[in-house]
Amino acid sequence: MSTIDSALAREIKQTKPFRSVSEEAAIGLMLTADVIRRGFNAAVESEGITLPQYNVLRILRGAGERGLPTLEIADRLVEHAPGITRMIDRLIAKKLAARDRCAEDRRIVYCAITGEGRKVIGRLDDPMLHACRAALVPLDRGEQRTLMAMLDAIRA
Amino acid sequence: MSTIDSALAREIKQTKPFRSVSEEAAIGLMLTADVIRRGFNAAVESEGITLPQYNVLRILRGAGERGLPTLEIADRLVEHAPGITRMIDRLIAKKLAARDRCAEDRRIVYCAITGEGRKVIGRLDDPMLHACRAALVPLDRGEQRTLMAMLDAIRA
DNA sequence: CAGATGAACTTGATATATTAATTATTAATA
DNA sequence: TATTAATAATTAATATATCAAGTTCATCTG
Repeated sequence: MSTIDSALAREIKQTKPFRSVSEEAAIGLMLTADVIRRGFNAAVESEGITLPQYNVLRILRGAGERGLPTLEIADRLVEHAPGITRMIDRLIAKKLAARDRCAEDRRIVYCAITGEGRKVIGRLDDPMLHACRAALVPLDRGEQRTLMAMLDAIRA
Repeated sequence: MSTIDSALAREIKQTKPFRSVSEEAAIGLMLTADVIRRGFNAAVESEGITLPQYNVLRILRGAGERGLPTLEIADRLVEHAPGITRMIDRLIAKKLAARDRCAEDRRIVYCAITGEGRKVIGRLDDPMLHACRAALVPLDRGEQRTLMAMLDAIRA
């Protein structure tokens, strides 16, 4: 039952053993997420955008023609508004997104994806799916479902 | 077997279903890691440091009296050198770390934790362990081991 | 032993994350 | 209706991540 000499402990060259299974699992979770993030980053950089930018574009693609208010995008990304404002700035600079102030309530600014933006993320659909599959190859379908259930439980 | 209406899909207000279990598991992994990261951040902020700063201090505490060369720290964090240099700058500004250029090979800079730094992370040992346990409460011990094994497999 | 090579950092520039403080508008209320 | 409160965004400030370039120093080669 000891966690003194786990694969993870060696991986991060830890001198002291983990004090509990929970600690090891929590750290393993973050390291694994980083590995997957790197794979995603590698996939999107071929189109000259970053992963957060890709995530924003995907949300905008899933929205209607008019797009979404800035804060609604922030909500869906579980992120803070200031970051979104500047990310949209950069997407606009690349002509991948556009802003449109709402006439009925002038506090609101709708952000929408452009045709060019649709093309860019369209070209990334397959590479991104492939990156997910490549990352999870070590687990069979049933294990992947078990993993998902456990992750859902942690977040619940 | 469909992933059309999973908890995750609702959680991120996704309009289209996931195209594969892998995609859903990979995204779930990153969201879950974020949840845990927030818990860790909340724990360390009571001592006025950030999570990356905490990680560096922990590595330095695990090293000998002399500390570690800058790049060795970067290696253990799976991080890039530039970030470490500047992070050490800030830890030194807070008097939690110190630098010492090696006399034998003047390219090398040893970074070490100070007494004050030891006190700070010492006060965080229990809160951090508690954060791990709180995050993983939904899973029993056996499930946590299963999760760890799957994460190890993905990173391998 | 002079010059090339490589190692160990450091610096600069851009993108992101996060908190706090501001601006512009709209809604509520005294 | 004149204020005040609440919304929706943006701006400012600090920390981090990452890539590219530059610096200092050690070592290897001819």
